[in-house]
Amino acid sequence: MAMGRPRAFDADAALDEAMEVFWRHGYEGATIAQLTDAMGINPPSLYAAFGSKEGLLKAALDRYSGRRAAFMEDVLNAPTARAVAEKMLLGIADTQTDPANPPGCLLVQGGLACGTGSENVPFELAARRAQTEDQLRERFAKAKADGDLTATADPSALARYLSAVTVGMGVMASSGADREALRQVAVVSLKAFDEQSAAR
Amino acid sequence: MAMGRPRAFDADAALDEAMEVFWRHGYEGATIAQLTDAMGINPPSLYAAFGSKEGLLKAALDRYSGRRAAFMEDVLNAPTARAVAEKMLLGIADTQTDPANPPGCLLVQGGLACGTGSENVPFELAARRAQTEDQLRERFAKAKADGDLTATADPSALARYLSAVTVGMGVMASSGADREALRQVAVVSLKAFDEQSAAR
DNA sequence: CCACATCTGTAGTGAACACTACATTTCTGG
DNA sequence: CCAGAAATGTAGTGTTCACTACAGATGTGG
Repeated sequence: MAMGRPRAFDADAALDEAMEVFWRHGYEGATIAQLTDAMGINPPSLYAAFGSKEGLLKAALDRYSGRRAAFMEDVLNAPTARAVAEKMLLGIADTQTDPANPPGCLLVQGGLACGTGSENVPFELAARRAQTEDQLRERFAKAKADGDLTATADPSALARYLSAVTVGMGVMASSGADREALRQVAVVSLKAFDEQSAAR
Repeated sequence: MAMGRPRAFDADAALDEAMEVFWRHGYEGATIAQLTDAMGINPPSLYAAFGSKEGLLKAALDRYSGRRAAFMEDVLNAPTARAVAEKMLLGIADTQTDPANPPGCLLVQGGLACGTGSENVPFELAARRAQTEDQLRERFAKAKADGDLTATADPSALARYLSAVTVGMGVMASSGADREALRQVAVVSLKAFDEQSAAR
């Protein structure tokens, strides 16, 4: 029953380009013209494949999450809560200043506040940031059960704290902070873990 | 030689309303129609008084800084580096969840990434965030000279760290974190100061 | 009270926006 | 090899955007 003309572009490669545009200009600052230009396609192809500008963003966010999955797995597999935090913060310092990408974090740069009609976008980004925080919370709860964190430690507060620091680092990166500056922030942040980590 | 018809609206009150619109929707998400509506004036009055949308933003930012000046002075006058950090972080937790304002910080919500033609906006916001960081750096340098911080402490890194945490808290507030959650972040953050504060 | 400077409201301006109609092309199943 | 299904390129669509021309209103200095 006929399958139709096949897509002439690589959707994943196109998404990578779209991701970069959203990353650099934010959701509202990115225009369809910029996106189609970067993706090397025409508007009808974009809409046929992704439905809308917001659909394209979500697809780009999925791809962003995919890229990060390996990193997060590595982080969460670190042996102690303190090691988790260290891997997370120093890793973030590096990735957010990786010259291969726009500086900062797409989940922050994408848009914290949007105009009428795009109110979903900040929600969507916040939900995805919350996923990372949840992973950290669970990891720290386990660390507490393991006796790796002291009995008075609050896994939820620690996860929130780590999440806040990483977001803050992302904003600093996007406004020009270099890798060394972010590493300094990471090093200071880690001191907050010393007290509640079990002696080793 | 004739002074012309006097302005019929209170520029400061109008700026407060404009500030709120920018705060809630970001620079690009805020439309002139929303701004004039909130300010209770018509576009020609806006342009006569502030020159452009970007000029209006700068005026609103000036007013925002003014509002914060008293708070920052209080923070910087705290007796020790640790007390400065505590006042800063707990104060920020409160102001960023003050129901009288949109959640978060205008200097972050205003726009981290913007479209072509508004590239100045992120720069402008970053420059104003850097002012606070500079104030903190100077205050911590003084604390080190006073012997209030240990000889190995790095005032610049501490200021950057505090700046990163406050920005992170602002983003969390804007995505729905309540006051108690931000205070938890503040409390954890403060632990990073313990080690490098002189015993008392 | 008059000349003039400035503000105000109405009603637009051109440009840029997200999105799409349509004719054409390129494939697959039978 | 043909009928149908889906993607493509061209060239728009209506809407919304930041911004403004203009005429009338309202004040001050002389």
